[in-house]
Amino acid sequence: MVETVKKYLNELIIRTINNFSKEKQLPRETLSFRIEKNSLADYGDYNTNAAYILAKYLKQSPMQIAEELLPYFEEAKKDYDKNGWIEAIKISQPGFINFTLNSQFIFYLQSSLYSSPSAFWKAGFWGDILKDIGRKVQVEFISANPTGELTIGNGRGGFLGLAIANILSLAGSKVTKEYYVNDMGRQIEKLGASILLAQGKSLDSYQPTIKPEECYRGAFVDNLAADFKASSNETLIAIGQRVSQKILKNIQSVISQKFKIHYDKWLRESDLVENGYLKKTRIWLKQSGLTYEKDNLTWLKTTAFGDSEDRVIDKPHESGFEGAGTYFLSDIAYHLYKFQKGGYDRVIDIWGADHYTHMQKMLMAVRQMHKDKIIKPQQKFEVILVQLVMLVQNGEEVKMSKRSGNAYTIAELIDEVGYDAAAFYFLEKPPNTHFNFDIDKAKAQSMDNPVYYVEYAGVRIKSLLVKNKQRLSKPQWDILKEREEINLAKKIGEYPDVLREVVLGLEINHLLTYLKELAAAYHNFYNNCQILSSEESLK
RNA sequence: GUCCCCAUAGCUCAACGGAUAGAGCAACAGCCUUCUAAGCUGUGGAUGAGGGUUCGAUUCCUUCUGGGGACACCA
Repeated sequence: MVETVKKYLNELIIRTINNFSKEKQLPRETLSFRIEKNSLADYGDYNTNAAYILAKYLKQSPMQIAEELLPYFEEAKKDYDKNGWIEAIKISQPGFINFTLNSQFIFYLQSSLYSSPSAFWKAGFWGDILKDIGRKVQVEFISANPTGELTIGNGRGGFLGLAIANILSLAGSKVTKEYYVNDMGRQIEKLGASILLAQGKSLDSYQPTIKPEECYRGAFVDNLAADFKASSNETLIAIGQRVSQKILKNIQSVISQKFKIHYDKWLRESDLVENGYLKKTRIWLKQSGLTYEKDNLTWLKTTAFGDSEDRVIDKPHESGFEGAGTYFLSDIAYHLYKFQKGGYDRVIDIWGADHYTHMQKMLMAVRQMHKDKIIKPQQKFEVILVQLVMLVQNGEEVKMSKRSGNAYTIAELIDEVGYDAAAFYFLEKPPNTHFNFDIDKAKAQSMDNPVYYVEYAGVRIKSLLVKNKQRLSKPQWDILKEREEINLAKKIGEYPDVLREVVLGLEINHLLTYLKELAAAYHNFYNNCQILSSEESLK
């Protein structure tokens, strides 16, 4: 079965090179040539750099190799390409081999997609992909602390995590979406203290380890404080936990209502105490000989892995902190839990770029898990860091700070610019780039936002479908003649390859780029070709 | 100070080491008697600076300049 253009060409190239190598008595080696879509139509539709790869090996010029290769291509084509889907194979300076496709091929690809979509996705196209992308995958994203509202920054990780989870499950992985809730520790105590401060109370009687100037401020905290009554003898932690539960409910409703994300699992840090994983992790690390005591603290020898300093994982157990350990320790426990209990063969975490050092430490920890064979070798761990988003308003940067409480929330943003526009805007850029989110432009729904360009194409298609009540049961691909029609068809023909590459590389922004190109091809086509008035070419 | 990310058109962003660096917006010139103007067609406009590797560099290495971020017994 032929699923994608590149796969089809790939087979032809392999056959050609094999024949070539045999006659030239070259050792059989797998060559990592590429197949690329051509940027300029003059050269044909696709190209390969196979001649360059061979040239390096044979120490001849690529152009010379390409010329030598050409008869082998023609020979292989006779045998392989019986339908004549490859119209022409040509060489161009300085050594590219170009393929021009017969439109029939594109039509064939589409009709196989069109006539039986589910079979198309399940067939060989995805079948061999699962071992690369993981059968059982966990994507953990957002995981913001329940001490404030979700910010614009969470928007980037949120939409990216959702898109990655969706696309992996489309490709056949069993995907679990998870949110990790930090419901213990100093952040929670800080929240409790903040509430009391907002109520104008003194912290003196609580003996807090938090200074007032570290506490959260602003309307958000004031609102929570307004209808909160601390009972006597309630600790700061207890107050914080009670308030954080309320905040978590709020976060959950934003996530389901605004983000439209349905998490499979919400795991709390305190769950790791209850299920014993924190304890288990302590024991494991101690047995590994990677810990030592100093200054009344327990340290992990991360310097053994190249870290600049060892890290604290445990501190004296203060009241209210029993079993908590540091964030590093509980996160190691969490990941051990993911791999052992969850049994995932791929864990993807999406974190803000401020977690860079934490990421390095966690990679070390998982490496040690592999080394000690407490998780399986095939269980993989990866982190995608998303760079922070800079919020711009009135041409100026808006500082986003949870503590001062003037953060623009993601819920407000989604309401203002619309769900699709927000998702598009975030996903359009690769995660490791910095970008400015200009509130004014997004609010004004100006044409700076390419989502309208793409959506308008969708609107046009829809309106045609509504107006054209009669649907053809079977599309007739072979009657397209106009340049715009064929361009559009070829663009559609790229889709399986694009999707495959996005699935493998998790580069969601490439999918968005493709969408923009597809929309352009459609607008172009729509503008030039009458559809409803033509009888046969209904589509 | 150490480490990470980034630098491309007036603006926001693309470009798995490949050919003439692409889109959208903005500017300019055209196209609404049509399923169609949230669109189409055309024009002008760019790789921060210097070295290196390569047949070939926006992409890899290196130095510099300029932005952002991280360097906790917070998460």
